[in-house]
Amino acid sequence: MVAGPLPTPSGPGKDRLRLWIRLLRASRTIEAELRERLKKEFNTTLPRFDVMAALYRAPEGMLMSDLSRFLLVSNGNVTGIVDRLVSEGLVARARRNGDRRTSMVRLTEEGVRSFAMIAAAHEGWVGELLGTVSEDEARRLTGMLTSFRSNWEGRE
Amino acid sequence: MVAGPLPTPSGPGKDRLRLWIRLLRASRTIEAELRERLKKEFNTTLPRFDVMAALYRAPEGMLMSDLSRFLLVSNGNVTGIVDRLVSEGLVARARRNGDRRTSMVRLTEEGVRSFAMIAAAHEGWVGELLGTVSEDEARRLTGMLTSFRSNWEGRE
DNA sequence: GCAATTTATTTCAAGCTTAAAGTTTTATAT
DNA sequence: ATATAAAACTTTAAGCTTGAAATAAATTGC
Repeated sequence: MVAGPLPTPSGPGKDRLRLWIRLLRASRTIEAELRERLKKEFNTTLPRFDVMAALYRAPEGMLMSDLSRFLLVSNGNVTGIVDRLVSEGLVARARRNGDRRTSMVRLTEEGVRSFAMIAAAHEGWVGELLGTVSEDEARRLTGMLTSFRSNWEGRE
Repeated sequence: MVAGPLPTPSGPGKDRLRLWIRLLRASRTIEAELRERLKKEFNTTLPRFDVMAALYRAPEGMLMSDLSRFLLVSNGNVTGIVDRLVSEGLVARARRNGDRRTSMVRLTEEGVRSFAMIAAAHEGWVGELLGTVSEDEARRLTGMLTSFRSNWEGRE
């Protein structure tokens, strides 16, 4: 996956493989840095941040299955992360009258406050880490990634 | 991190944040698909594949520290993955005379055979998954990611 | 109404991941 | 020589991750 620098592959179809390797290395590098800063500065983790970010933009709450679909992770995974956030008082599960299998998960007031602070720092870090990419280039790259993604999402 | 579709952020500096989110979602989507296929088709995992890919291009072997630096993961992590690969007979540790703290890690013959097969399938999958990106576009995107990375790597 | 199926979620086992602490070996500085 | 420090790994504890199995509630088909 994270194959790298040395013997650059060549031949038909290698361009996409090289793109994938670069994509993966770039995101892993940035991800590692963000993870480290989240830990050091806020004593939290990337998965917790991801869940809180999703909930922050859904004040009415989300179902567990919404969360796992949105975050591209398994549902069992979300259960554990939400459990921990609940035990820390940042997230609450609210049983629903209509369907007793499900519960709405949302940020607590403390969760909202906490996330707002972390998100501000996070945005600054991303700006810093991607600082060598011009705003214009960022928009173009984003466009390329978006069109790629839209062709991809919901296939299978 | 994997924030998404709904309320698109706007304002200064948001372009880089949006780029990061797209980058992350793209790599996670592809990664998830590759992981699943590695499991189903070859009963292996992405981390094992990564380690074997690194070793495949270093026939003389690599130190554990080389591996962890190259793969962007912690050294304790590599220990576990290599342990499992060794127990499966795909990788061998060779103690060195010079420095008895270290050992050269390399693929066994079976490891080489096994990896060659998996790698061929893997390259095809990546070509398929990135199929909507033209070869030309792939090269341009790669270039942008590379220049970004070179500015980043070896900082700190 | 009631069995069978589907849906939403949790639990579980195995493996991945990190940071921190521990071990062993080598290098450095008296 | 000998303490001290540095380097290369491994171990450990806690948390993340998946896929599969289990549970429970709602829906569907008779």
